[in-house]
Order: sequence, then structure tokens, then C-alpha cells
Amino acid sequence: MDFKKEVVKLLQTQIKLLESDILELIEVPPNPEMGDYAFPCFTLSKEMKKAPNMIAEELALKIKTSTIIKRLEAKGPYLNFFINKSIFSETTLKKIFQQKQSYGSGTAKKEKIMIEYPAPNTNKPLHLGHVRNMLLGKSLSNILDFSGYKVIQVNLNNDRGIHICKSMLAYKHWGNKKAPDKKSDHYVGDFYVLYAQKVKKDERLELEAYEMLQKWEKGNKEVRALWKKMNKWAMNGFDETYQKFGIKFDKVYNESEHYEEAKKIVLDALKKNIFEKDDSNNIIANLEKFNLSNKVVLREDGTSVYMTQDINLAKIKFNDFKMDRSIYIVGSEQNLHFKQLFTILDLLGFKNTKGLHHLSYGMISLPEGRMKSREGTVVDADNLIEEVTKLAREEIKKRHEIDEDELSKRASQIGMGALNFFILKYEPSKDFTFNPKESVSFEGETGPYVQYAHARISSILRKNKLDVTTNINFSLFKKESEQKLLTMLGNYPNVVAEAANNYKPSLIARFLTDLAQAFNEFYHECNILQEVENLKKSRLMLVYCIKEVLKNGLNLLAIKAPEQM
RNA sequence: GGGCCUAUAGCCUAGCCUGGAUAGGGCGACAGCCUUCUAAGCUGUAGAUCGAGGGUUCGAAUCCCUCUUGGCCCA
Repeated sequence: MDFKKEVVKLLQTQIKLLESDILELIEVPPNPEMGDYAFPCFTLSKEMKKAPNMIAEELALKIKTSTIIKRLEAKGPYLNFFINKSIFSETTLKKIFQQKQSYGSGTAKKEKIMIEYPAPNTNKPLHLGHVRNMLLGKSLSNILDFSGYKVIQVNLNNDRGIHICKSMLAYKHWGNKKAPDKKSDHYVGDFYVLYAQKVKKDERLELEAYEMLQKWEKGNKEVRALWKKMNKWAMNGFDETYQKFGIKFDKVYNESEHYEEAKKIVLDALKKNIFEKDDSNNIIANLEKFNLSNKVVLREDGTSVYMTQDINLAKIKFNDFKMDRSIYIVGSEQNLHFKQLFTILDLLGFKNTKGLHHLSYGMISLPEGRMKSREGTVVDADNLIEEVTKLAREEIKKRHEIDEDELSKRASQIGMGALNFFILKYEPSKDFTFNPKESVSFEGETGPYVQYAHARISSILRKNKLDVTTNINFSLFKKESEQKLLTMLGNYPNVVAEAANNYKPSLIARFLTDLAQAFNEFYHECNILQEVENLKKSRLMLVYCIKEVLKNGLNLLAIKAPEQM
């Protein structure tokens, strides 16, 4: 049942516009009292040389109603359409009841989409920036998968380079060959911070780190062994954190495994005159034609830069998966880098440049300023999880006396719910300041607010199961709050599609706040269990469907929907 | 010096791509609502020259130009 199409059909009986043009024009009135769809008559007024108000009034008289569109009304320059509410209620609710958790999903598509995230450096633990990255990657994967695409999630470890050697060097000097006595990536990170402190007093360390890198490049056994050991610590630690966010990768690439062959591609392209040499003998890509600054792709001493790896990895990944689209989730400070990368790949004749996309997200800073790993002024991912879980635990304890197992389960669901939602509700491109004290709240536009609505419905349905063995009357939803809910439920598939098309999980988060809010208004206005049998059944059906959609949307944001809070 | 992004109430934010009917929310403040389905909730009040100026248009928070602010990047 497509109500909008019906509006188009009715309009076409009187006006000579294409279906697609009319669809573009149709909007939803700001207030439900004004109707369900509106057709603005401004554009017609030029052609017909009449005031839009007049046109609206004439059309209102001429167009005949149908079973689906019950009434139409001219309101100023708008022609407003009122749909048959009970047909709408019935089709929407029945659809949700039948499809359950697949309501809003897209038809299976052939298109394969690769999502690459969070691509950490293996010399320090994951921080708040990675948290944003991981949540975007994870939820976008969920949304695209739900929309019917084949999603491939890959990670890339930046596991070689001078920054890695710095942690290694500090460990070599002051680590006393000890095994980690804490989460192993944090242990590695401590030596990175230690290096930064020591190098301030002794500049020679810098040279020493550089020598270590050279030894590594030459395959020095001792250096390689240390490198292997510490990288394993780092990656094992990351894996634990990925698990907390429910992240799994289809494939993990390591920079160290590919950096040699990457150089060959560059040298080869130099021979073909695709690249050139600059005054300092670096190999560069000349991008002047594209209004981009030139980019070094291989240093004069033959060492590779990030760009060298990225060119090669783009090819490797494509050969591995033959994906149609490839989305890199990387911070906005690398906007130029990715513009250059995609242009360079184009120059090199890479087949799939149209499918490349940099999903850029804004910086997160702290009230004190920018986060700096070297100085230890970062919000650590694991500590953050611990903190929000602890806060959630305290909130639960204020309200309930429950056993430890249940308590820790709920605390984790609610704490992580608050964290995920807080970060995902912002548009990816927005910068924001993270204030640890104020940011993770459980009231207002938050994850727990949405979860709470879900838990309330669960509680109602525990007390009275939804009975579908007898007929449900779908024309009993007379309250404004009920109508608002029905409209929102019907619109969910459009929201999901928009989130998928624009790579914006934030749209789902906004929708969920609105739906939860509409439910809470309804909840306070209308009783369910005390109502007469007919209305009780209808309302149980309504809240059942709201619960399904809340859970559905939360899932897309990788947030659990607790039955009890 | 060049490029990209940003600006909406005390604070955070939606709307901007695709111009349209009174600029939505949230936090905080103030005033109310728990013997009734979970008060992590609900209702109400106060709070916005949509950064500034100009232009396009019947109509601009939305499109164009200039300037300012803050951020990121390149040299």
C-alpha cells in the first residue's frame, strides 16, 4: 500500500506533471492536523498565471477522493491530503508484526562494499578517536548489511615505522625484558610515553630510534624478534577491545607485509612517467592539474611513506574481494591525503576509483585541547568503557536489588548504550569536544532513554502477552500520540535507507530518540492494561511493534535492547 | 601564503544537499506530576536579530558573493 503514490495518481487526474516531478514536490506538513501529505502549488502558479492559493482551492474541489485518501483540503498555497488512518495502521502494524527484526531491511543486492577501520598504529592503545572510528565502522556495516549489500569489514595494522621503534627502544632500555603486567596494548603504550619523556632529556634517542628502524628494514634478527613480540602484545590488546564493541573483521592487513612490493609499483610508475622526481630526488605525483598539492610517494632514500602503502593496499584489497565500493573510515585531518590517493589511483589506471569513498569524521578534542598520545593526554578506550559501565552500575543499584550476574550484564548494556549513542548521534563530519563528566549521561537524548522505552514496553508485554489469535481492530487509534507513533513506524524503512545512502548512522539515532519520545508521551497519556478488551489489544499490538522497531534501530547502532532496566 | 571545513537560545544539537506554512530536540534554570502498565519518565514557563553585511527569489537558517570566528591540512 503506497499512500504517496496514490496522492500522485489523484493529482495527475487534474495537473499535467510527470510522476517523478510530483513525487519531488510532495512534502509532509509541519503539523499532523494539517494532513498527511501536502502539495505546494507555487510552481504551478507561474505556468497557470494564477495565485497559488486559488490553484489549491480549485484542485481541492476538482480532485475526487478514494478509499485510501479520504479527504483533501486547501490551506493557503498548499493542497493537503488526509489518508485513511485505519488502512494505514493496519498495513503498517501487520507488516512490522510479520517482518519483525527484518522490518526496514533492503532487498538483497549484488553490490559488495568494503569498509576499512579503525587502522590503528601498533605502538599504543586505542583511544576516544578510535572509539568514534570503530562505532562508525561497526554501525555503518550493520546498516549497509541490513540494507541488502554484501559488506566486507577489514582492518589495517600500521605495524611498522619510526613510531613503533620508539616504543620498542624504550622497552629495550627500561623494560627489563618483563612480560606485560596489565592489558598488553596499554603496556606497550606506556613505553611510547616513556620514550617521549626520555627523549626530551636525551636527544640521542631519536637517532637511536632511527637506527633501529634501519635495522628493522634490513631484517636484523634481534630487532625483528622484539618487534614481533611487542606487536603481538599490542594486537592482542586491541582484539580484546574490538570484542567489547562486538567488532569482527573479515580480513586484517598488516602494513609490514606489503610495504616492499609497494615500492615496486612506484618505481614502475616512475618509468612510465606517471610519477616524476622533484629537486630533492623524491619521487612525487604531480597533481597540479587537479588543484591538489604534489605528493611524495617515495622518499629519496627509498623509504616509503603512508601514500606508498595506500596505493598498493588499494590494489591488494581489490584483488582479494573485487568490491564495488570501498569506504575508508578515517579522520578529517586526512581529507587531503585521500583526495590525493584517489587521484593517484586514477592516474595509475586503477579500475575502481569511482567506488572509493573517504568517510571523514571530525576531531574529538578534550576541554583542555587536543588529545596527544605522546603526552598521555588521551581518553583511553578501555578506561572509558570501564567508566561508563561503572556509572551505569551505580544508577541500577539506586533502583533495584539484583544479583551480580544480572547487575553486570545490565550495567554493560546500558553503559555501552550510552557511549555508543552519544558518539553516533552526531553527524560523522562534526567536530566535538568530549567532556567526560558531562558527556556520558543517562537522561535526555541518550541511549538509555531509548533503551528505557524498550524496557517499559517489555515490562507491559510480560504482564500481558500480545494475543493475535483473534482479530485486532486497527481503527481504534484515535489519540494524536497514537497517530504520531504510527506515522513514525511507517517511516522507519525510509530512515534506514537514507542512513545507508548517506553513510549517516546519526539519522537512526535521531529517529530512535523521536520514537522513544513519542512513545513516552503516549505512555503517559494512555493506559494499556486497564483498558477495555478491544482497545487493550490494539494498543498491545501498537507497543509490540514500537518495541520491535526500537530494538531494530538500536541493533543497527550496535546497542543492546534490554528487557529490564 | 594556499586549500578544505565550521558558525542556529547560557551550553549541546536538528533542519542546509533538494528554498516554502509558527526554526524542532536535549542539557541547565524555574513551576508542577509517583497508593495507577518501571519517575533513567511526563507536563508547563523563560530563553534564538539562525556569526555580520550584501545579492538572487513571490518567499532564504537553507542558494550566490564579501567579511569575521574557530578548527584541520598543505607549503
